[in-house]
Amino acid sequence: MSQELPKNFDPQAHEKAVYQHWLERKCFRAIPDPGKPSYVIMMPLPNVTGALHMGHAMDNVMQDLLIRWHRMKGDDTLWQPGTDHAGIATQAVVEKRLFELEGKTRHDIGRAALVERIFAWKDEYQARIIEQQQKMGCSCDWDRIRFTMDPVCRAAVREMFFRMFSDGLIFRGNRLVNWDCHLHTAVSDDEIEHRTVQGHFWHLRYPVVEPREGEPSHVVVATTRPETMLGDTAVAVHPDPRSILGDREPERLALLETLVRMAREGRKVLVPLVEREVPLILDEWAKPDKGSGCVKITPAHDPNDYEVWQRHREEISAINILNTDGSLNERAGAYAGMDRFAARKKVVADLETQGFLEGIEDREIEVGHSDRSKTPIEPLLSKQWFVRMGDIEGGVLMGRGTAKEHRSPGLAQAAIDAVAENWRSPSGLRLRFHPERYEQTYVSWLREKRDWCISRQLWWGHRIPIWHASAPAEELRELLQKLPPMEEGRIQVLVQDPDGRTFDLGQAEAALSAAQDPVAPWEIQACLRNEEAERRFASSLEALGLAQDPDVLDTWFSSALWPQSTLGWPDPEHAPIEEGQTFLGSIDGRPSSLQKYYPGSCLVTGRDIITLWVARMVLAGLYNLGDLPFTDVFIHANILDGKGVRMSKSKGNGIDPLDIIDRYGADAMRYVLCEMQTGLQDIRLPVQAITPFHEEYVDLTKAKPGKTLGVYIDPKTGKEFDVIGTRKDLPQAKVISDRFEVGRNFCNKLWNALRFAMLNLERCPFEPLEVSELRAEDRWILSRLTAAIQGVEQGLEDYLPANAIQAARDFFWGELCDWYLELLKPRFQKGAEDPKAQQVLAFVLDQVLRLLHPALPFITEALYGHLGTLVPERGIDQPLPVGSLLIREEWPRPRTEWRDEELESQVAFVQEILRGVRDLRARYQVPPKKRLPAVLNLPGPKVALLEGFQDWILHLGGLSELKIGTGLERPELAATAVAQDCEISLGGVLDPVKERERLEKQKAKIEGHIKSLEGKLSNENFTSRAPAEVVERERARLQELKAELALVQSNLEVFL
RNA sequence: GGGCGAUUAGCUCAGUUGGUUAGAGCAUCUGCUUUACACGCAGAGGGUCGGGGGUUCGAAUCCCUCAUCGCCCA
Repeated sequence: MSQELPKNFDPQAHEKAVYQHWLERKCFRAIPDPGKPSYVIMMPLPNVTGALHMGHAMDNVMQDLLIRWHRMKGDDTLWQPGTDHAGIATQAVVEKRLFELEGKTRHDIGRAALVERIFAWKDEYQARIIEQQQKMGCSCDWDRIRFTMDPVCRAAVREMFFRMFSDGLIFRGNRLVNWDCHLHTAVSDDEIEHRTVQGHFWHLRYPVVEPREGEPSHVVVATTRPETMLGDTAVAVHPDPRSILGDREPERLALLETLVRMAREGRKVLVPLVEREVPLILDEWAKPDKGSGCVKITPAHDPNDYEVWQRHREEISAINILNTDGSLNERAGAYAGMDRFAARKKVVADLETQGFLEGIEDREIEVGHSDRSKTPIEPLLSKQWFVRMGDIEGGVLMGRGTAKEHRSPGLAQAAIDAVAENWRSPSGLRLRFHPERYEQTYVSWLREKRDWCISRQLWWGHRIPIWHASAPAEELRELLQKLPPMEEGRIQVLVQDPDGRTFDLGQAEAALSAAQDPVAPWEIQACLRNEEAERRFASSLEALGLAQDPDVLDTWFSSALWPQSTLGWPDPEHAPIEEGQTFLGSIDGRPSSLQKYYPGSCLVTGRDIITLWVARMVLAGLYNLGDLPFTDVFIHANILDGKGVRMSKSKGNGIDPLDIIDRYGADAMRYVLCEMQTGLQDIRLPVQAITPFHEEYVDLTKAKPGKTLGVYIDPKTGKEFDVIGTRKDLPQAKVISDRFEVGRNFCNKLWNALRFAMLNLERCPFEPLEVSELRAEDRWILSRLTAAIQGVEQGLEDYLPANAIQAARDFFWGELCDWYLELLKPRFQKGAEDPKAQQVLAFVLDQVLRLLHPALPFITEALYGHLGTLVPERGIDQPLPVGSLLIREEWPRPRTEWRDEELESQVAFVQEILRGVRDLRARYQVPPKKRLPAVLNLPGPKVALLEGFQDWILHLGGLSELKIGTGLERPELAATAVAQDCEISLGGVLDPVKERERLEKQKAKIEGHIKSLEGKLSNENFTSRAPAEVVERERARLQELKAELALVQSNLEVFL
């Protein structure tokens, strides 16, 4: 015995060393190889707000699975790791902590100091995230790790901004945005969660100014946010109420038609409290059948009203009554300075005392809340930067300056086209989602083509590279004269008129001269292309009174660039890298990283990120490089907690994968994550906590939550404990889940299969074997291995890891361990030298380790080392190329010529017979060691078949002797069972009562089956309409069952 | 309000284009220190596929409808 493995697999004993070994040998490194096809996965960059949870573990494991598989298939693989600065989220946690610990706000410490603190936070969490990923076994190329704010990414952000600005795709506009009053920033539509809350519907009375005879004295409007009435600039009524109401409600119709007439006459109503006269206008937003039929219009604070304003720019204006902190501004008159919610109460009270309140109705309302601050969002009119998503005249030039240059109607349309059946990128690629249904989510969102608000009023992020100033036309004209001489391609200057139209420098002069209004502000905007341009021009711009925009870009603007910025775009040759990092340019005839790894292959992520990120990466890639960033989008399931709530950093219900790894091992966790990945959308993961207080587990779905996120109350002691590691002041609890036991058990089984081999594979040199000359069980296991390889491959190709792991498990456990290893035992007995058996076993195990490696990298790598030491040369007909590290080995190839379906069905028959024997033994409680005589009676032609499997049946059935034939006499006191047309008689165990019971049961079962089949076959509709082969199959089946029944019947007669 | 998904054994999930009496793992029960593995072996029991309706010779599978749960969008 050369090497004996410990009895149980201990993950802790191997994981660290194995990973270290891979790192030292640079196994994860991507060096562009022009001779190999590339396979590229861009990691969905985790944000540095906090540590990873099981949802991220799923994401990372799926990527590692694919990347290891492709690496073994011989592809030139790149898995690009990195982290995201996550503007709002990260700034918010750091600000929150600053306030909690020091009682300070960001304004107290200033921009530079805040950014410094956020960097410190980022460093801490980035390190933690990398540690987590490495412990999971992630094989990404760490030498290329990037952060969205590092110099390479920064350069890409500026370049895309400059290009889009120059192409008129980025503009500054006065738009209604979703304002987070707590964080003082605009947030995108995607960063809002809608909650249903109990609210009210207030009905307000607005007096008609100088009502005439037959006219109402007032109109009634309703609102859920009464304080917004201070910003009302109109009351709208539907232009044609009859078209909606018809002949219903004649009174209402009469009133509305009166109002329509009044609106046409330019009549006004009075907004109470602020005493403002506003026009009655006609707009279809007012629904004649809802409420009073009239609506108040507050363009600056409601998206629908904003649209109304856009349609009535000549008649009405917009009044902003909010400050950025959510208090009311001077336009709110007496309510200025009050918080919006306080103002709401006061407005309602004042309206009531002054008789303007018609009534209050309770109702459920949907309120948008900021994802980040959890406070209600206020629609607010403000100046923001946007990316134009819709189609533009003349289209957009995609991939400017590349060989893939082409035109697309607009950015959103380009991304929509990418999934169209017939669309191909210039290099022949098309985008596909897996599962396919997610394509819908992607397309339906893009189809709205809503402009993308990219400015954020934050300090953490990429500063907007625009210097601007505003001045009346004449003044601006003078300023333009003083601009420094512009160098083409380094600076782009645009002029925007008071209505938002933009002009380049060539057109500006004429436009300015034609300006009508001498005081209305025009704006000059200068975009500096890169940091060098900034050094050269910023100070002279500033001397002229231009100032850099204080805002930063939406995080998704930089993450949209991830598949290109990380490869050095726009200039891989000069991309700055850090010490020890991989050079991104071309070298020694090798292509640059950008040339080699763009377009990439697969993006692996959750469905919530499809609109936020996938769509934007696609359009950014098409715009800058004229091609897709990836061809496949693999959407995996989200992990929910035990209550069905998605795990997230901000909800504090995330489980640290390291807890699971500590307890069950990384491979066990990975096994179960793969098994869970069935194409489903959500996975519930009930977990229990090991409390620090006692031995019992606490079910977190039932435990009461504590005061802060991730804290629970121990039901036994009433004390708080923390499960996510953010409360250093509380005792920590580790989290476990019995769902991972399956994975641990599997690893242990694998370990022991190799352990068994270790005990039996000494001195086993390679000899070329002729498969046809091998014993039946050897040919059978090779045939099944072939099927298993195909099954695993298919599962991976279909993005169904659960199918892949199932195929591997069924083969390894259900066939190799349960049958083949058992059959080998007699062949490995002392004195029974069987080198062929050894060679087949070593080969099959080798293949199993390879097949399982992408899913279970640590244990397979460790075992591969052991196997290699013991049997350095492995193969059947020819030696396999064998190296020292499994991670770099060749992926198994199915040898279809080894597949023998006839043999497989024979074995299936033998297995059925053996199950019959074992069933009898179990029912009669025959001790395993007691050997019994058996007789198998079956039709002549099959006798020879079974004779070839005599050894199997003898050994696996625990038999002392075996007779196979037709019409053989049964042994004394024989119990019988029937498998197909084979009668099994087991000697020396008979118990007539039990025996009869058992046979009766089997008889009933067969009869039931026969009855249903006969019914079916006597139905003419079936025999005439069903396909002939189906009918034929049913007929044959009926014959078999009848024969089986006859056998059972004849056995039963003995007891009657 | 619109879209997507789920509802199958006590639990977690499979179930290919409708075609044998619906499968797996875990859990349960019975028996086992069988020449790796009790994180194991052998065997057994257990579901009529959320409700209702329809199409079909035939429905877990297709259609309609209702219910419950989750997510996304408005």
